[in-house]
Amino acid sequence: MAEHECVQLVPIFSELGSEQLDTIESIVRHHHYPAGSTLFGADDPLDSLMIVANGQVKVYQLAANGREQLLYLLQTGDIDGEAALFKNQRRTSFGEALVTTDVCSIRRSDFQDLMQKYPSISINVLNVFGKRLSQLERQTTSTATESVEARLANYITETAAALKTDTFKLPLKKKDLATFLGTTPESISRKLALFERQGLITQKPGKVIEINDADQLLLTE
Amino acid sequence: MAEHECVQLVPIFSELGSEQLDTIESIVRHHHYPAGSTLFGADDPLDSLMIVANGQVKVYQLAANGREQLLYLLQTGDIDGEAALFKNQRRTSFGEALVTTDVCSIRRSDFQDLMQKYPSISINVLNVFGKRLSQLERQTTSTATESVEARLANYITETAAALKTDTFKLPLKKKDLATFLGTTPESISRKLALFERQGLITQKPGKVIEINDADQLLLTE
DNA sequence: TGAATTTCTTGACGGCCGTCAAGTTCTGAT
DNA sequence: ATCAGAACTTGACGGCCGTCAAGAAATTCA
Repeated sequence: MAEHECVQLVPIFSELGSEQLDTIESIVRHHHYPAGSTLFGADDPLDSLMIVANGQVKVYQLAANGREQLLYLLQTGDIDGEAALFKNQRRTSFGEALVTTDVCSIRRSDFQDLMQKYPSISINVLNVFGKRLSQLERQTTSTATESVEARLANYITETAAALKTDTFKLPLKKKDLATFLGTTPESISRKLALFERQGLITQKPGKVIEINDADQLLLTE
Repeated sequence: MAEHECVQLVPIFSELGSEQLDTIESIVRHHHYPAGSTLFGADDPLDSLMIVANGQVKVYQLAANGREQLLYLLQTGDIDGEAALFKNQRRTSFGEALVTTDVCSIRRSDFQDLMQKYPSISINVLNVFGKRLSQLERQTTSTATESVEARLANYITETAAALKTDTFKLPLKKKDLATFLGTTPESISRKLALFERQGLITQKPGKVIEINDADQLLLTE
C-alpha cells in the first residue's frame, strides 16, 4: 500500500532516487513479528539482508555451551545479515536469533544485483560494516582483557556520551546488559552499587543513572 | 621496477585487467619494515588501506589498561584498515599496532576513488569484511561466555580442521596465542598439559600438537 | 487497583584463572 | 658447539566473579 515505507528509512539507500526506491521496494519482503517474538535462523533471514522497519532488534549469538551473547542492538533503519552478502560462506549455523517487531528482508541474490547496479549502495554498506567491525574489535579487546568493573564503567560513560547527558535510563534489562558485557546480572547489580558507594554515580528508580564523576569512572580498572 | 608486484597478489583486485592494475600500482606506496618491527599508528597507516605484500602481520589492539589483544593474523595478500574506508570515523586512536615485513598502502581518498571507478572492488572488500565480522562475532561470544579451556580446545580443533591434519605446529608463540584467546601463557601451558593428561592430545617438541580425540576435545566446557 | 510474575538485589561460597616466582627448555647468534 | 636470552613449564597463592538461594522491588495484566 504505502510506497517505499521502510526502504526510504535506510541510510544505505540514501543516494538513490525515487524511481530506484520503487524498484527496491518491489523486491523487498515484509514481515511482522509480535513484540517479544524470536526468530531463530527461521526461513529466510540467514541468507537475506534484514532491515529493521520498526522497533528495536536484539541480535544474539549462541555459544557452544548454550549461553547467549548480545551482539547488537539495532534501531529503525539499521541493517543486519552480513552472511547475506557473500557467496561461499559456511553458515555460521547455530546462533543469531533476534527479537523484534517489524522487519523487511531482501534476498541475497537480489541484493547482489542491486549492488552491481548502484555502486553507492555497496559503499554505504561498507561504511556500516567498517563501523561495526571497529566496534566489535573494541568489544573483543574489552571482554578479553578488562575486568567486569572496567567494562561496565566504560559502557556507562560511553552511553552517557552518546546521549550527551549525565542522567539517562539504561536501555536494557540487567540480564541483556549482562550478556552484552559478558557477565551476569548479579555482578552488574553489585558493581553499580559499588560505584554508588564510591560516589561515582547515583541510581534512581526506573533504571535511571546519574553520573557524578565521569573522569574517575574512566579510571576504573 | 617490477610491474604490479603486490597489487596482483590481492584478491580484492582479482576482477581487474592488466591496465587497471597498472593504474592502481601507480597509486600504491611501498614500505619495508625489518622483521619484528612494530608500526604503531605511524605516519599514514591509520587513514590508509594496508596490503600485506610479504610475510606475516599481527594486528594488535591496545586496551585501556595497557594489555594488548591480538585481533588478526594476516598473510600475504590480506588487507587491513577498515578505518580507511569511511569518512567521519572518530579515530579509534589508541591501538592497532602491527608487526611485519613488507607492506603497501593506499591513501583513503585514492581508494575511495578506485571503488567508485571499479565497483567490483567494493563488493570484494565487502566479502572480506563480512567474513571478518562473523569471525569477530564468534570470538567475542567465545571470550565472553566460554572458559579458557573451551576456547583453547576450540582453537586447536579449528586450526587442525583448517589445515586438514591431526598433527600440526602452533603458528604462534604462547604469548601471542594467549593474547589472541584472552588469557595468559601460563594458563595455556597448563591447559595443554591437562589435555595431554586426559589423552586428548600429544605434545611434541617444537610446538607440535597431535590430536588424539577431536570429538572429546570439542565437548570441553 | 491489586495480585502474579518477572526482575533486581544482597549474601555466602567456591572455583577458575591471573599473578608472581623459580627452574627448565628452547632458540638463535657468535 | 657454546652461550645468552627468550620462551616455556610448574607450583603456590589469592582475588575476581560466577553460582545458588532467598528476599525485595518493580512491572504487567486482569
